[in-house]
Amino acid sequence: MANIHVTLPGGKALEVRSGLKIQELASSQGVNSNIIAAKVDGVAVDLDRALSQDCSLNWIPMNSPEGLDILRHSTAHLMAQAVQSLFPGTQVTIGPTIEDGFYYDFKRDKSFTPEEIEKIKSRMRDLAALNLKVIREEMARESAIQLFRRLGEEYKVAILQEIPEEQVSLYRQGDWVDLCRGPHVPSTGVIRAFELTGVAGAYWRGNEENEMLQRIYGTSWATEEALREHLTLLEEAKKRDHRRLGRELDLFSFHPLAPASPFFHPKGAFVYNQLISYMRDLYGRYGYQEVVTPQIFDVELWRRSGHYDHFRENMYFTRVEEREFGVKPMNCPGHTFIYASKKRSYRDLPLRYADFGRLHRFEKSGVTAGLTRVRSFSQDDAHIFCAPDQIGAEMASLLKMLRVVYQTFQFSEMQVRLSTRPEHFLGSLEVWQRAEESLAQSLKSEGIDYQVNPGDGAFYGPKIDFVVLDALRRGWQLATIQLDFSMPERFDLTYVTPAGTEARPVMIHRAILGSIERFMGILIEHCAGALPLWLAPVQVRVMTVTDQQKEYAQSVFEELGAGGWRVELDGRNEKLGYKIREAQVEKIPYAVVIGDREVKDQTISPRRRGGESLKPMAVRELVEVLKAEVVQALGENR
RNA sequence: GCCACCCUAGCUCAGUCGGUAGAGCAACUGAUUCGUAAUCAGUAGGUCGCCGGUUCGAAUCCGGCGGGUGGCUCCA
Repeated sequence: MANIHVTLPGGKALEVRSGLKIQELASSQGVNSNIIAAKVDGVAVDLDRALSQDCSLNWIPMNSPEGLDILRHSTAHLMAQAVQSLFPGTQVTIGPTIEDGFYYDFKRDKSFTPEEIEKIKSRMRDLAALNLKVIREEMARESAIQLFRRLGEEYKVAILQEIPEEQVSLYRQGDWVDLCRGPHVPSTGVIRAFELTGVAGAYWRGNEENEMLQRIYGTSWATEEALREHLTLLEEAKKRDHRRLGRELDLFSFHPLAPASPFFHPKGAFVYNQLISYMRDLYGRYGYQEVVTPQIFDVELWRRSGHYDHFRENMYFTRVEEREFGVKPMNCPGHTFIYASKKRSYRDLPLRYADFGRLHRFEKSGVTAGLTRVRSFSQDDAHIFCAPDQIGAEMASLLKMLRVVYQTFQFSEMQVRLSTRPEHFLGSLEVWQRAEESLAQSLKSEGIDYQVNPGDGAFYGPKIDFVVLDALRRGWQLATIQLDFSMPERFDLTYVTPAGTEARPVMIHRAILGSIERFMGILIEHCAGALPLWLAPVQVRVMTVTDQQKEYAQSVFEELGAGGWRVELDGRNEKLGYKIREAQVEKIPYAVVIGDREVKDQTISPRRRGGESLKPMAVRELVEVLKAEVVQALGENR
């Protein structure tokens, strides 16, 4: 038998007989038992694979990202095997891995009850305990189709019929078989630390028109400890869920009679308005002008803007005096009226109209969520009307502003997506190309990494979206920048060029925070409710040790208040520890303690939210500390 | 909108087999004058989401509706 040359990790070369299984090689090399697959010339394969030619070999340990991916995929198989053994007649469809876990979609008339999930889990444990060998098998596509047809697996047949390859691979464990590319763990025994985390309905192939399948979510880890850690992390994430914090910190609430529409309580409203005023300050420096526009327009406007055709499902309508009106879901059409209210010159451009107007969008009942998806909200919205050759400069300025904002809020992790021309589009290819290039160019020159989302642009122009993750790692779009050549056309907007001819301006739709509601929700989670000093509804709480210090505490309270600080006085007859705890739970940035010592020395003892006690100081010294903290956070903004 | 689950005091949650509801925290009252995350005692608080059905009797079983949660689809 011929020999082949295998290069091991670290460069060690080995001559072995052809046909040697990787598993055997591993044993002979004394590689630790923690590996669950290998890479041959960079391609992940099963340990059961036989080596047939010269190659380089790398091990995939269970605890590596690739190893975990394989483990999870195998866990999905284990689950499917358990499900089919418990519930004959249930068909398998697809079962991919996802971040930290996996799911498998089943076709079954009934959905899975919590009790059934328990049964599935314990059957999985039984099957794992049998340590069934996981065997790869290759066969012609046609034979596979016949096999799955015989098994009554219509979905697998459908999948197979769309696979281009003539040769497909199957994986068997015990009497169970699934179509799969692999690789997989060598045997079910290595699957130990898993949990089934949820059930949900999901449409076949993600299409609403298709039948609904039963999806089971799960997670799987290399060790019990890692699994527990993961589950603990999920629990922790729930604690920073903005819906919980919003109630606990008395920021906002909801009422069944106004579903998906937040009520901002005094403290929440303060934060809300503070966010707006932060943006207003920036507007002053970036050449924006704020406008105020109507809430309700004759549907004629929405017909002209295209919303009536493309956005009607998401709009609220009202009929009075035989006239139909639509409540605005966006500000843009209103802004075109201000633009068109007089003759515009190239000298006027760019015009930047900002609008914090309230928007209403009807969202289907199943899609709303806390502050992140609501039916009533406002945006830090603006529309920039400019000449086509001004797009580049506007984008640059916009991206700079965006960076300033996200730096202020310390959002460093976010995905940027450039969405390009969709299938159905307005305008010429040339204009689109230019627009897409200028967006890409702007991102590059600002040094912003981005992904291209081909075909995901708006029908009127390409866009850049900024997506951040919430506490439960769900993505939410905050900022959006869209180039629009269509609205100026529809509203017949023009400006007079230097040559005296009329030209069409371009509209840039943009929001940096996105919706104030969503931004606030994400921000609350981002800082776990501990809002930065400049945003905190209450910045300082002055508290007495006993009521002997009430008078002095009152004067400290007044002095801070007179200086414009948001301060509260806690002069209740409670122990200091109790007051400290309350301030801490309310996440107030500074607690100021006043006891006999402070009265005597005319000082105060501040304590930071994090637990750090500052040394006793004069009120004016604390003010310096506070000021420095605000400047640190906002730079020269304030 | 679709699938599943949940809804008991302001909040977090008990409530067994169907026999008309309970705790902790919060609130209120009183006592306590206290030094950096919870002082003690007492009082009050509920149309068990809403409507209907089954039953001698429903928080509990069944149906409908509303709201919420996790997904899917949508949105972007």
